[in-house]
Amino acid sequence: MTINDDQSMEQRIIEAAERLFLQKGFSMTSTTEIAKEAGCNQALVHYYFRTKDNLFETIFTKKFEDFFSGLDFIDEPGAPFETTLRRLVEAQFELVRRNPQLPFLVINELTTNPSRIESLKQRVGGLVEGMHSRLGAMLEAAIAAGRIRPVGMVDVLFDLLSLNVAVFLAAPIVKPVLCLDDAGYEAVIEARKREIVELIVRGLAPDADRPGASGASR
Amino acid sequence: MTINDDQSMEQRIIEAAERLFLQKGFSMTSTTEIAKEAGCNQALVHYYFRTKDNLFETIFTKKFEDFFSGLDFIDEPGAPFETTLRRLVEAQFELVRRNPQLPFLVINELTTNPSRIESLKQRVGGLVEGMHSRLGAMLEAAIAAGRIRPVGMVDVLFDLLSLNVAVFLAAPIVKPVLCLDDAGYEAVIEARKREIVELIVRGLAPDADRPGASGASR
DNA sequence: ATTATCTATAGATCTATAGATAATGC
DNA sequence: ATTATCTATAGATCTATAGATAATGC
Repeated sequence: MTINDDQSMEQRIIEAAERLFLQKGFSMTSTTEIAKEAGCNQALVHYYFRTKDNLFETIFTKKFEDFFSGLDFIDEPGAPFETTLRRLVEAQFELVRRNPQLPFLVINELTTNPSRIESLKQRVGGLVEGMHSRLGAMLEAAIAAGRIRPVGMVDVLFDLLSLNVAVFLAAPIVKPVLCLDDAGYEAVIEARKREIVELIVRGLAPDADRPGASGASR
Repeated sequence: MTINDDQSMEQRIIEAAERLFLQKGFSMTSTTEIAKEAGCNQALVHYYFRTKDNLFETIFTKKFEDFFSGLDFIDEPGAPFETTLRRLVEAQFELVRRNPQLPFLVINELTTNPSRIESLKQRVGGLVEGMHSRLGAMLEAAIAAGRIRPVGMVDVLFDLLSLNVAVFLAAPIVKPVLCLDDAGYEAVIEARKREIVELIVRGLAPDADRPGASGASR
């Protein structure tokens, strides 16, 4: 009864590893450190997961799937398209906000160890496909109806994710440069959310002098 | 005369280290590897730079300064503001394009080792200040003249850098997912450049129904 | 008996330095 | 004589496993 026993040690190892991997990435985290954080012996980490790589892969794909299944692009038929787009951007922003360290981990790991992408592709490949077709259909319809300007799906995804992810990726740089504490950076995050929505909604709006244009038309 | 001798070994070590650090980050690169890539003995790396950290810091701050001094925000008095903005975004995009691996290194290093930011702040602090005030003045003027909508400087910087950096950060993820080779990804990069300019120019445009609005007015 | 946990350790790095040898500058 | 380069190695990790002991399930 030294530490809380309502969680299995295996679970505690997973959670400790998750924290550390998210903070520092794979290579900077040692199994010794994970064991210490979980409150057990280093050998136990290997007893449950055999290799550090196994443990990482388990956590990485789980986080990734969780995140991806949160990504969604749903057109609300009744509402004006600007509202739909606004909600969509906000929802994605909040999704990233709930996993603020994930972008760093993903970029870090896939840049330094490209082989990992294969196992990922197999597991989240399906999700990507589904999203792909739904967003594609939605975009096509919106463009045809003149509710947004003509733009490719890859570009829209890039626009959204670039803007939404960057605030969180940049935190370790911007916070000290602007001398902000956590609360101060929260304010920056809130401001970004508003600005990103604004930029996207205006930036994707159709030309004003085209038929069926100027947003709110259904 | 084994290998080309027109470069000092010290220089070759720096360049080898630069390549490797940019590819894999600090912790994943060993001095042994650097020596091998430079074509010398591992001890020589320490002879010239004493510690791996010294070598890294040398390279890191140099790259950072080079990059930052390239960042600039100049208003061309004669041209319509849309043109100025367009050129500005394109120039920044090309700057990142010339250093496509730098964003990864910066994020990776400052996230995992926050202490490094202090030495950076001292060295590039001045550049940041200068840029800050110039961009600030330019924005204020543009907003007052109704050439862009009211928006804070931090947000504009975030908008630009988020979009411009993301294409390069995402390369290791997007390339395999879309099954693209180098040439294929070059096409994506070019497309992004156009789309980013479009999104920014439209997204920062002032409201159409306000005095002095609709872009091209000087 | 099986499963969970620990101690101890082998083997592989990796950084940094000491000390030997080769090259260069005067 | 000084500077550049090498060989060799100490000391610190770190991962993974073997083997001992404790806890648990039947």
